[in-house]
Amino acid sequence: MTQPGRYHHGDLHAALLREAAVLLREQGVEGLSLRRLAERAGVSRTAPYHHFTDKNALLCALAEDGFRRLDRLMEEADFRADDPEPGLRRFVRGYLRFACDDPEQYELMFGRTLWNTWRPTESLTRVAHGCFRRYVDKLQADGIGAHLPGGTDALRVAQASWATLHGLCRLLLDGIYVDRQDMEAVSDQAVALMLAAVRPAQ
Amino acid sequence: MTQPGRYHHGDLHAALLREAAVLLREQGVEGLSLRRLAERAGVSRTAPYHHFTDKNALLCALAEDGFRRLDRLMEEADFRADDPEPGLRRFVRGYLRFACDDPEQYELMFGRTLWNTWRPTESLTRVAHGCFRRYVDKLQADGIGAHLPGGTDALRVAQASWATLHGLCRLLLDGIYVDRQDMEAVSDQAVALMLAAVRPAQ
DNA sequence: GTGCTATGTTGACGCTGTCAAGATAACATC
DNA sequence: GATGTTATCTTGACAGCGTCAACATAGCAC
Repeated sequence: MTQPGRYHHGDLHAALLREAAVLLREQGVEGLSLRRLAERAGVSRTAPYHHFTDKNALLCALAEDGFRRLDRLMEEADFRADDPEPGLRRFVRGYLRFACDDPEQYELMFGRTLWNTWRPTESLTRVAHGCFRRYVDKLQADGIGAHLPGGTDALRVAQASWATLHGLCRLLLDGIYVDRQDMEAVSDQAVALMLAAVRPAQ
Repeated sequence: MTQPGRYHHGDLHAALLREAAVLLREQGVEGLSLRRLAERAGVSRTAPYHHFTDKNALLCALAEDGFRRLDRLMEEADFRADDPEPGLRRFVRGYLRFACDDPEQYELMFGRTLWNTWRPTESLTRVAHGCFRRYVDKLQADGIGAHLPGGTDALRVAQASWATLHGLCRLLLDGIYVDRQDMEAVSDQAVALMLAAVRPAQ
């Protein structure tokens, strides 16, 4: 594929996504232009429009890939009922590693750009919500739900704890109030926070 | 000021900031262009460059205003040592209201755009950090620090709890995993989470 | 009044996303 | 094998953007 002399690229769709992921990682979403992308793929400016209706559509596809990877992380999570701490700790570390490994993709996945300024694809919405639902289910199925103080909804715990995790990543990645070297310590603190909500009187 | 016939605007600096705040609120940072800003102020495209070195500088000034308002909220916070719950609850509500009142400004304040893609002004950094420092001090001075379980640093609690709050706002504003109508409930859940960290065995 | 400085102007450049119209290749059907 | 349809890729064009350079005007100090 990608032979220089050919009129048809062969697999431009995949090539664009691949190249876009690289560009996103290296330069951020600000540096990701369709024109540059096309140039890198050795194709004219408007060729991408035959594979993605929009720049928005392409970004959504990128974010969707991210959520699929995150979903795999969710699958591996294991919050055992008798002692959820080690599993939770592992999960938190994994989540932070995921975010820190490719900050620009994480930003794209959860940023305002896609979800508010532009419109998320139906497909993206489905995958992203599925990812969260799996988290809620995991929390409940693994028995944490049973340990919750009376009247506490597992959904609420999921939302609040995800918020903690998410906020931690944002502050960390943007370097606002949490330094990279504090990561370990703050991560432990977050785990403690989440655990406290799950077993309030242990 | 702003008389149509005058060559000199009179107070363009302030007018630009004022107009920018409106535009940011209504259209988001994507809709905030220097050219449109200038047009709204009744002035030519490049006039703003005599008052702000950059678009970045203008955005930083906007964010700085936001942090100054947030700092005032911090001042009013009152985490009394004997029972921190009502004060904390009030603070959380206030924070959420602040973020929801002008989501675009909140995004600008804490978003990747300013802190990573571009460079934050020294002035912005100072104000933003001061805001957080006040939070840490409040936590400590109001006596919560004394209640912390042994070895827990007030700074860590501040970071983790701010992360919770911040993540909550992001999820809420972007409408990803938290709906607007869940706000109340999730906010309470967050308060419980934070309280659990402060008095683990009550 | 003279000159300096702050402020505002037009012109231009390269970049962007996106549409319209035309060219080319692949593929299905006769 | 010829023909027509469709997918893919092309160039040309447009409006918008941030920003630099060069120039115009006003205000203010001397």
